[in-house]
Formats: sequence, structure tokens, C-alpha cells
Amino acid sequence: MYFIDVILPIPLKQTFTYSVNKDEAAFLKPGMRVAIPFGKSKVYTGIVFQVHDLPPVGYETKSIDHILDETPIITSQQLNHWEWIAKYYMCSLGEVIKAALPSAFLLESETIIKLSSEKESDESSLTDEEFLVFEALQHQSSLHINDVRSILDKKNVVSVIQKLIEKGIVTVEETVYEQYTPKLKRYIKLSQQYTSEENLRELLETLTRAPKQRDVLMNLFMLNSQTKKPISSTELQKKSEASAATLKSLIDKGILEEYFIQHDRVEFSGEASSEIKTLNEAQTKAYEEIKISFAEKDVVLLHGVTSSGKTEIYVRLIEKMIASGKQVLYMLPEIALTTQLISRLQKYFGEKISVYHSKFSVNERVEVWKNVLAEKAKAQIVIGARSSLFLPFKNLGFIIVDEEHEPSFKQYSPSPRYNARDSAIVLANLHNAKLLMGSATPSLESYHNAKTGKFGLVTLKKRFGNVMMPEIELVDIKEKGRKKQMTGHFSDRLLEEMYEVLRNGEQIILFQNRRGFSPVVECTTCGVSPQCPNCDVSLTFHQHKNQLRCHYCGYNMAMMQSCIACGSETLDTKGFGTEQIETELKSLFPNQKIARMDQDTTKGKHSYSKLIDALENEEIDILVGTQMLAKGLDFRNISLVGVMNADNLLNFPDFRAHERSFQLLQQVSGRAGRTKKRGKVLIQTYNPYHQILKQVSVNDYEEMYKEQLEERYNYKYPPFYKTIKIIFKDKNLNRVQKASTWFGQALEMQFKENILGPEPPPIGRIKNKYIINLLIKIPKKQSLDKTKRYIENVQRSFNAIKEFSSVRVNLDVDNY
DNA sequence: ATAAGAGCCGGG
DNA sequence: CCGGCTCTTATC
Repeated sequence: MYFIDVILPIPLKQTFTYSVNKDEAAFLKPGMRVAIPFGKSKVYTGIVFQVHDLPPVGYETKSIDHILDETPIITSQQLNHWEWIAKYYMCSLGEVIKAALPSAFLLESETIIKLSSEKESDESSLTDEEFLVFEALQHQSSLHINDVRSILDKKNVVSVIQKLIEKGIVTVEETVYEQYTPKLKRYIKLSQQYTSEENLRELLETLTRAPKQRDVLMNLFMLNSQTKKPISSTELQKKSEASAATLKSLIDKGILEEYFIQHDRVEFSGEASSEIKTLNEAQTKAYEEIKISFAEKDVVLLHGVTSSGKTEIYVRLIEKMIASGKQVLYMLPEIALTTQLISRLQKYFGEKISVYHSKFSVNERVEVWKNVLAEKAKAQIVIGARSSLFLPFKNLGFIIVDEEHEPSFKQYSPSPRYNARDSAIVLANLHNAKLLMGSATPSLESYHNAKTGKFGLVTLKKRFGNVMMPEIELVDIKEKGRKKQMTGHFSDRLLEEMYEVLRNGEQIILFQNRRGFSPVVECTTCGVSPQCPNCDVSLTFHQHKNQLRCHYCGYNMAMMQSCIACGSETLDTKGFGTEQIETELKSLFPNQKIARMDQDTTKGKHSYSKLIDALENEEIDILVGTQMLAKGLDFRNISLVGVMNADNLLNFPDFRAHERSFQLLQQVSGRAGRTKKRGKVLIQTYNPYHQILKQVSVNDYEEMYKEQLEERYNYKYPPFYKTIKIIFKDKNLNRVQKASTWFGQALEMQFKENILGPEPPPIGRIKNKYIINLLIKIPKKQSLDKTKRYIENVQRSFNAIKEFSSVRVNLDVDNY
């Protein structure tokens, strides 16, 4: 007897053992997929973890349904890496697998309902609901469970189906679909029998009365003589201006033959056109320093100010690496926002580049996966978001983590709550590869690691082409308000500068870190503002749809005319977002072209790049936007950046608020003045004496680092302490409070004062679940492993308590 | 996760 | 009293 241990994509920290026969045991390797029965009726996709011959004790094994792969789709290195992630981030290997594999690889069975063929059905005995299902099956051959749910408009349909089975009306079966379908392209060639000249002449004669068809043939010959490549049906059709019908009749007559070739969906068309730019002096120096640093360190941090030309240095390093035949991974935050960068790299490396991120369709992702696994040349360089970390590299030589400080490298929910930057270091280690982090404003952790010698450090202080850093001016809007120098949210200083810039025909970016028109609606009579029924937040007002929305659960309602509480019609909108700025702009600058960039205006697949193009072509004079503006935009003609209000960044309740504010403001400022002329940045604030704002205005990263590091030290935060957050959720407030208190006390026995909380987060209820957090601070000298084991032990005891069984507990390691 | 089984409220 | 809903439990 042989057995396999299988990992399932579910949050259970165990493998499941199935029996296989001798042949299967010989064929199966770790990393292959198998379809296996699980539970009473489901079929899941599992990953083979190991093959062995030790019969498990205590239960009967089931045998597998079938094998899904010829060869492993996951390498052993990947499995090692994923095990590390599962262990470090305290989740199951199954959860990692679920996040790592393109969903097309993980098939699940679906219940299909069909009409029973056996006997004449007796409709008279059916209830109304049963009849509805029966009737639906008259029109289509099969139904999904979900179809039945929508037909009957209720959740629990199992009983109805059960009855129908009993009555012999329907049968059910479990089917697994292969989700990945290769894209096939149709090609046309001349039938074998007409290849001889004689037959051909004969053929053309018979076609004298079908000039269209003859024409198609002539065009095919012509194309054939021009190129050795196969002729696609679309090409032929276009060339001969024939209809699909003409083509079809030729095929039907057996004169032409069609055949299909599998095509990759993601294909870069075009050549590597650009020569790699020569580096300037500063870049060359940095490049050399990186090389020297790599000789002794595996990780190097490149700290280069905005538009100092970091990309060119990356390109150099990539070029060198691919010349030695190794694979390269280039990780970016939010890849959808970096189209400019991707096309730049494509110009250098052409078809050696594959792009991989979650906005891709499942089919596209499977293709990239397979190409990387097969070490195809076209996937030698992968540009991707955090999930590209999971690709099946076999020969990885170099990883770049660009914009290393970006919070989007960390996944918050669902589990695995991994940090892609940190996990990439482990990945590089497994492959003996080098890793380069780049940022204009490194995260404190990384900079600290570099300063203390764990990473190498290379700095690049000059902007490319000796463009000057922008001039940054702080505007005190408290004072401006008092002196009545504010027009809406615009200070006279900002307006002055804007007029000046517009007069010169240059462009302006305005940054407002909130979307929507106005976050809160308030009744000026009774002070009540409408709340989300499911979450502890005020609903936000969206002007263009005239509705109120909850950002957390998606709840929405039409904007009311009068106050729900007191009935008076004195509703006022408080706070401000991009939409309101846009409205104000339109009345202040009626003749300028104004656009807005935020989550609402960039929902569509191409809306983002359309905005970028419009900005690039100078079809936009003033662009208002959120965080998005800070990322990777690169324009020549923007000479003014305005930050509408820096305070809502600074006052965010998080230990990293100051660091983040510095980074964001610095990045936004970097958008100004990328040409010879010096750019200008105006930051409006109520608190111009704030340390962070001062540091931003004089561009002093070092000072910010020193000061923040001291605070981190004093308040026991990273990088001096590691933190693990435990999140409790339950429908019942009393129960979460009790549960978290219990858990907190159990931890305090061991960790004393290093337990913070339990305490509710700023938003204490989301989707009708109450939330309480506990934070564990772990000093450097305390073993992280032992700490985690202790937490797991506490959790085990916790789970044994009946009262707390409904409470969800989530663990978030390095929750920053 | 997820679905089947166990235990508890409203209409006939 | 039964069907339908929440809660519980096991999944190789």
C-alpha cells in the first residue's frame, strides 16, 4: 500500500493522507496536483506534499480521484519558501497555497443538476418550488446550485433538490472543470492535394465562376511567397477583403485547410528598441558601489532621491544578470499604476519580460506561471506585484524590490498576512540570489538594517540631469483663515502660484488624501450624521451619484433631503475630498481643463492610463488626486504640486503616521519640476511647525530617520521590537471583550507589560462584527519562535472554551 | 473553508 | 408536530 500526504487550500494546519496504487505512487511527485474527494461530497484540488508507504492510524484513507499534472507545477524550493511563510506568518500552508497559485490551478467540484433520463416524469406531484426547477431544466440541460438559488430566490435549496432526487425527477453529479483554456489562433493553408502545380491550375480554372474565392486563393499565394510564417485566418481575410463565409466555403470544399496554434495571451509585440542609456557619473558610482556591496552582502538598499535615475541602474544590473542566464524578479507595489515603467523596461528588454499581477485574468496568470516554470526566455524577467513572489523560479539570480517602503507589499487580509519585501529576502536566500531594494524614502526598518550593517547601503543624492529638488513652502492655513485669505480650501498663496503656473502654460497637481466629496453629512440643527447600519462609521457623501456610502461594507443609500433624527432640512457636508476640490476648482478656474484621479475615476481597466495619457499630452491643466499621484508618475511639465491639507496624514492614529507622512509628502513633491526649471511645492497645513513638515520642506531624510528612530525606541516599536497583532471578531460585543481579555491575561502571564490592549481599533465594528485588538511587543532578545509557540498554546486552550467558539481570531505577524 | 448533522423557534 | 434556521463538528 502507498500513500500520499496532500495539502489542501484551506486554513487547516495539517496534511491529509490518501491511498494510491503502486503506479500512481511511482508517478506522483511532490508539487503535483491531485483531485481528491474531501468531506461528504466535495472534490478539491490538493498538492502532493510527500509520497510514502506508512499507513496512518485511526482512520481509513480514501483513494484519490485522479492526477491533474504530468509533472510538478510547484518546485521543492517553492514549497520550502511557502513553509517558511506559513510558519513565520502563523498560518496554514494551505492558505499560502491559496494565495500563491493562480486560481485556475485550484479547481473545485461543482454540483450539476440534470433531468433524470430514466422515466416519464410526473409533474403533478411537484410543489411550486420543485416545479420551478423542473421547468428551468426544460430550457437548459443542466443547472448549478447557484442557478437554483437564484431561481428560487433563497439560500437553502438543498432540501428541494433532495426531494426532486427522491421523486426521480433529477440527478446530480459533481464535475471538475479544467479552468485554463489555451488560446488558439486559426491559421489557413492550402490543402495537401493541391500543392502540385497541375492540380492547382485545374483548381483555379474551376473557380473562374467564383471570383471572390479565387481572389482569396491568390492572396494566400502572395502571402506565402512573402513570408515563411503561418498565415492566420484574420490576416488572410483582411488582405483579400473576403467575408468569413467565403473562407468557410473554401474550407468546406476541402481546398483550404484550417489548423490551430496555441498562443500566449500575454505577448509583448515589438522589439527591444532602445539602447540602454549610459549612466551619468553619479549613477555609475552608485552602480559600482552596489556591485562592491553585493560582494559581501546579499541585500543592498539603494537610497536614491526621486528622479535620480534608479531605474537605469536596475536596468544595468538586470542586463548583467540575464546575460548569465539567470531569472530576474522585479517587484513593484500596485503594478496597475506603473504602466509607464513597464513600457520603459519593455523598450530595453523586449520580449524577455513577463508581467504578473492580480489584475490579470486567470488564464494569463497560468501562462506566465508555466513560462517561468519552463524557464522560457520570455519569462526571464518578471515584473510583478507582491504575488509574483510565488512564481516557480528555478534559477533566480536577482530580485529588485522597488519602492521598498510601500505599505502595499504587506497583505493585511486575508491570511497569509505576509510582507512581500521580507519574504523576498528569504526567497533570495533560498536561491542564493542577490536582492536590491530601492526607495527615495526608505522605510525605517530597512534603513535601520542598512545602517547597522545587515544590508548594504548605497545612496544617490543627485537628481538626473542635475534637476534641482523642488522648493517646498509651508502655508499656515489657520492663519490664512483668520485673516480671511482662504477661498474655500485654497489659500491666497496657492492660488497665486497656480495662476502664475497656468499663465506659463504649465501643469499643476493637487493632492488631497481623501476620496469622495465630503466624508460626513451632518445636521446643523441636531448634530446627527447618518451612520452605516453594519459598521461603526459615518456614511460618506458621493456627489455624482448623490448617495451615501460606507467604505467598509459597501452599504449605500440615496442622500436624504432632511435629517433622519429631527426632520429639519439643515444638512451640511463636512470635511473635504477630491471631489469637492474638483468642484471648487471648476468655479475658480472655469477656463482650465481639470481632471480627478482617485479610486472612483480609475475603476475601469484603462481609465488610469487614459488619465496618464491626457496628462502627458497636456490635455489636463490641473489634476486633483489621492495617494495614487505619489506613485511612479513621471512628467516633464508639472511645475507646481499643491498639498491641500497635510494634517489628516499626520494625525492618523498609527505609530508610523509620521514616517508615512514624510514618505508620502516627499513622493508627491517629487512630481514637481522634472525639467530644468525648479519645481515648486506648496503644503497647506494647520500646523506649520510640525517636525515632519519641516523635515519634508528641507528634504532631510536623515533627520527624520534619527528622530523617528528615537521615538520607536522609546515607545518600543519596530525596528527595536517586533510586533504581533491578534484580532478578535464577533457579532456579540460582550463576547469579544471577554474573549480578548481572557487571551490578553493568558499572554500577560508570560510577556508582562509587553502586551498592549485589549482595545478596540478606531473602527470598532465592520460588517456587523465587533473588533478588539491585542498587540504583543517582542524585544530583540526574546525568541520570536518561542513567542509564537506560546501564542499557539494559548490559542489552543482558548479554542477549547465553548463560550468563545464563535469568536474569530486572526494573527498578524509584523503588522506594519 | 465548507457542508452535513444537531439543536431550537414559528405556522398548521 | 414539522420545516427552516443557527450552531457544531469533522474533514484523510
